[in-house]
Amino acid sequence: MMNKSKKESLLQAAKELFGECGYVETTFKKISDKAGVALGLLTHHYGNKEKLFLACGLDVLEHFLKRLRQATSEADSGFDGVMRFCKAYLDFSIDRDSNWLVLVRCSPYSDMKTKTDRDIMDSMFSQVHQELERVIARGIEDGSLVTVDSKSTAQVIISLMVGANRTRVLTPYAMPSLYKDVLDFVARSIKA
Amino acid sequence: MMNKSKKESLLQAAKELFGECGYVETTFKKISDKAGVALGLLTHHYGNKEKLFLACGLDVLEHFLKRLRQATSEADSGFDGVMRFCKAYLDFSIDRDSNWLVLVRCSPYSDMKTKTDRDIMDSMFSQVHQELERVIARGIEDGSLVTVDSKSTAQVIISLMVGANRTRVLTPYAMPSLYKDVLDFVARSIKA
Amino acid sequence: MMNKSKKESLLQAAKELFGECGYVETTFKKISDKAGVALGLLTHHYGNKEKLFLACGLDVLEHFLKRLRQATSEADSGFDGVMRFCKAYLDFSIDRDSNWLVLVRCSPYSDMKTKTDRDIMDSMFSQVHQELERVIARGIEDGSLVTVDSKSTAQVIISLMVGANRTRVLTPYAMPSLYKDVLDFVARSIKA
Amino acid sequence: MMNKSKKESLLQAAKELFGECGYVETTFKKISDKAGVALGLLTHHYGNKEKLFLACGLDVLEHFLKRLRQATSEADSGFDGVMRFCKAYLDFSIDRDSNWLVLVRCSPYSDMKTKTDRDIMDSMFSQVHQELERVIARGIEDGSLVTVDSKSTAQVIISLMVGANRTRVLTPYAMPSLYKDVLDFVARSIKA
DNA sequence: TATGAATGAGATTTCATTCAT
DNA sequence: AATGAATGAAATCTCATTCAT
Repeated sequence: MMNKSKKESLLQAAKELFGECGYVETTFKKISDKAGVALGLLTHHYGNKEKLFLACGLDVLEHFLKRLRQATSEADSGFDGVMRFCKAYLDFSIDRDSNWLVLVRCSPYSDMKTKTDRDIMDSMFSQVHQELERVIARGIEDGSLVTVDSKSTAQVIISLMVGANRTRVLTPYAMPSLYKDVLDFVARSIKA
Repeated sequence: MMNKSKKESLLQAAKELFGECGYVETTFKKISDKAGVALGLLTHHYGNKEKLFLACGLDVLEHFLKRLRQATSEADSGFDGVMRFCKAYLDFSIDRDSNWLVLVRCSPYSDMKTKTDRDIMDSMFSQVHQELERVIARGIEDGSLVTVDSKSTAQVIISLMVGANRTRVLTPYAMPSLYKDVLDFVARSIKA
Repeated sequence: MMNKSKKESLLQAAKELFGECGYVETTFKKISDKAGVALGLLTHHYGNKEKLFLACGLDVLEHFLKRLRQATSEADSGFDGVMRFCKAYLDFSIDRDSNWLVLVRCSPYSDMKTKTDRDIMDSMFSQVHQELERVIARGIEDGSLVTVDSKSTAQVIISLMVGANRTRVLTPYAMPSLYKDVLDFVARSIKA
Repeated sequence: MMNKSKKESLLQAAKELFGECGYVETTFKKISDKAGVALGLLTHHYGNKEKLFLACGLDVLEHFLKRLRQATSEADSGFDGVMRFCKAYLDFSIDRDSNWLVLVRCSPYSDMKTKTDRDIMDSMFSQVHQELERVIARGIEDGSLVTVDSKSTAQVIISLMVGANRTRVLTPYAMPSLYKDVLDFVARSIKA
């Protein structure tokens, strides 16, 4: 059983801190202290703060995509796939171990100004859309969904996921039933 | 014909810069340069950066609320009111003169860390929710809407507004039909 | 009698330190300590280290040019003008109060890598050449000099000034008679 | 056919980089990258950066001296020797393969601050002077030169070489005929 | 000999805020 | 109300050098 490498410690500490404190409030010192490594190792391994931030976001996104794909793979109809997708999305966002907040702050929907190769994040994130488009297309084919454009409907549903998630994890006034209500809202709108 | 006062110039410049560049990238120097006034006037009039940021956000929010209220007041049914609310929300967000982006970065849905009296913004923003709850309640009463809980449905719909808006103004991949699709999506889900 | 302003103190301290320690070894801290002002005032007034360096060099260059022009203006022949020019050049370089070394490190003949608007320094320095070209041209006309091309001869003589000066102020082995020998060398080469 | 040893690759890369970028801008990483060897080999073989810099300079100086000595050895008079010396000096400085710039930045005439055993460089460089003194002495003896002090005249002529060379390789405004003009200037000044 | 991860002191630069005028 | 010089804490990033492998 190997210990985590210092590079990995750094990434883990960064994910937690970027998520909790945001980009600006997270400093090199905080990260290296938390990871228990030297300050300079950060640039040695990751180049600069922005690149580390991106690495954190992509790491979370990778796990996120895995979870979404697993969820849709278990669906027995297009409609079921959409619902599983939405549930998996929302569940992942409140999983304590997922470091979801980093992705919130780093995703294309964030209001942060990044000079970062935002393109990389954009193109990776588009896979989330593709996954949903796929199940919507299936649902239209198998008759479990109303007839809509799959691409634009995916964009609407993901917009709702984004907004609901932000309501829950960022605002102080989300109702306990929010995620359930959201699923009902989606179901009513697209069920055949 | 009075010229704008220096205090007002400052607020206007700040709204534009906070919106365009974000909180961190917007500096006192940039603001005072753009406004064409002395640096020191900023703290003199607004206390500190956070307070100015809040003032910008509240200023936009005020106009936003006015627009929403006018929209709902013209409705001839609850359902119509909801649709008018949503349309007004989305229209305002792409109005060139509304300085919407400041509010995006300052609202409870922002991923920024603020020490600011976030409470003030939260409580002001809750009026947006109340406005929507009101028309939903009316729609349930007048039979134009499905029977749902007005408070939680308002939260879902506003979540969708938030997400759709972010898709449009922050990401590079929003489809041209997004706002229209969103309205259709809402209508399908709640129309009686 | 006003005291020197903080901006002026900064420039004076910088001239001394850049001259004595070189660009790299001169730090913001050393400069602000020596000038007795706050660290941040440096960028406030001069933008950045490079610009301050340039300001130092140009300040010395300005005094240098004044001295050269005065020297040539007193000449009673072209040949005399050239000799006065050379003497003034060399004298200025060992004047304790001239902060000559900054200019050595900042001039077009320096081996430092500068991103600085080197162009500004180059074009200012070309005035030194022009001044010498003028007296050479006069000497050819009045018959006190051999017939040569004034522009290229100026370049040769200034090359000799540059080299002799570096020998004197940078190397440990300059002979005491160097400057005198240089003047003799020039006289032999160009006297009619 | 042996390949260059890693130690030699390192020296070659260092000569090019120190010459092109200067001492400060040249980093261990750049050197090891360019040489295609491990970072740690640098200190392993050369101790530290300063020592490597000196090694580079001395390597170039060695070739330089060889060239100068060959040039003077072919002279058929003292005057001819001086002219050959000067020509060889200037030619070497624009030989693409000589890595001359390292020596410019490392020589006693450089404006860099070095903690390096500057003494070593100084004493090696004095051999350049000695070589010129020798031919000047010969020229006085054989009557091909004016009667001057050989040591101090050597210093003047080398000053001119230094300055002319810097004009050519460091400034943007050297005239094409500069090196030729310099040789003429010297000839006029010392020919018997 | 060879590698490159690891260290941490130190440099430059930014900028909100203060304050004398 | 208005100005902008002045402050200094804090952040990011660099890089020679060390050292375990």
